[in-house]
Amino acid sequence: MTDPTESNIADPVFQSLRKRGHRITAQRETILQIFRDLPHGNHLSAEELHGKLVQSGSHVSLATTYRTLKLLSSLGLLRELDFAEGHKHYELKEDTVPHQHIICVACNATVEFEDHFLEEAGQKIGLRHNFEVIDAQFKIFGLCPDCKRKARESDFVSEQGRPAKMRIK
Amino acid sequence: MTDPTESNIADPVFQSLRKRGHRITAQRETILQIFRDLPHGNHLSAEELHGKLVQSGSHVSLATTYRTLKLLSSLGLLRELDFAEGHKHYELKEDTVPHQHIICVACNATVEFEDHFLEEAGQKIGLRHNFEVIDAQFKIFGLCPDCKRKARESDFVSEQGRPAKMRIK
DNA sequence: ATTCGTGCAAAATCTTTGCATTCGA
DNA sequence: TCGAATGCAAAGATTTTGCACGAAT
Repeated sequence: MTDPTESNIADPVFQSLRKRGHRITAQRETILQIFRDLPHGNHLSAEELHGKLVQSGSHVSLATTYRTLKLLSSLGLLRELDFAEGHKHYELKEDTVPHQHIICVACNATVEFEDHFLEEAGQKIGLRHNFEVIDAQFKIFGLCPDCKRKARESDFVSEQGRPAKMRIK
Repeated sequence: MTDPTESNIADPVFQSLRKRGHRITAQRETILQIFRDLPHGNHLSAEELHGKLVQSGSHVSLATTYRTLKLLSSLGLLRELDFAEGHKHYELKEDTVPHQHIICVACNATVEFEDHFLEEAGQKIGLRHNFEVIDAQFKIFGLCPDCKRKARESDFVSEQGRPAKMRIK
């Protein structure tokens, strides 16, 4: 990151940055690297990313973390995911197969599933309304197998009209 | 609201509340009424709802507004929408035709479109993964016709730089 | 040499919560 | 009556921003 190697010149993400007049900084390189090292299908919140940055010895401030996530998202390099948890998650768009998410509203676990049909549907519907489509996201909210079971175990009470001890979230 | 008429007994929303042991309060009645008076297809954020409450002369605190939105959502009476704007929106589920949203990332305008196919797809995909599906949301993010035009006219250079009069969001 | 990007801390948003009081069932 | 619901204000959580300094081009 203090040594901008040749590879950076060809890197598609850095090319996108340069094309719009943005600079290649050590912080941006590090952040990009973390996303690329992420196991396939993972996504990070700003806090999680910042945690990994600190952990890896890189001194990237939280403010820069947020600024970089916003920048890369606005350039279409990151996909901004909102699982209704109060904060956003981000995943690298490059090399990703079109996929969508199922989210457990009780434990926040997420499951991915591939689907190019939905991807295409998003494009078509958007065009039909004269939008320039940036991203289409299909989210299925529900209870994962585990939480579904737990909910049933402690649910017999509420049938009687007693207060729901186990509120979702 | 100080006079629980017969209609309340039959009201499906109040029935849901009672069934779970929750009480029918003036605040909850008022909030429900505001949602019902809303033009079809509209949705409100917590702040917007609270504004309408104050405006209508009802003294419902912001805290109660938030608590009620959360409660009604957890009971499946409201649909919680997240347009990645930093806050959530809510719409009444009753009497609504399955529909999804297109969101302009520049001006936050939203357009609805009906689609039962996506609704069914959500159910099917969820079941396939053993989830108990609560809601399926398809969101298309992009630029609305207006913002698409504006963006082209002033093809600005930098997003974070000074002259970025027109920041996406 | 510019001027963009960063770090820091303060501020702005949005949402939740503790506690005393009020009110519905 | 008795516990749930409310209001208020304080606290939390997340994200943004002003400013001075350091770095990329």
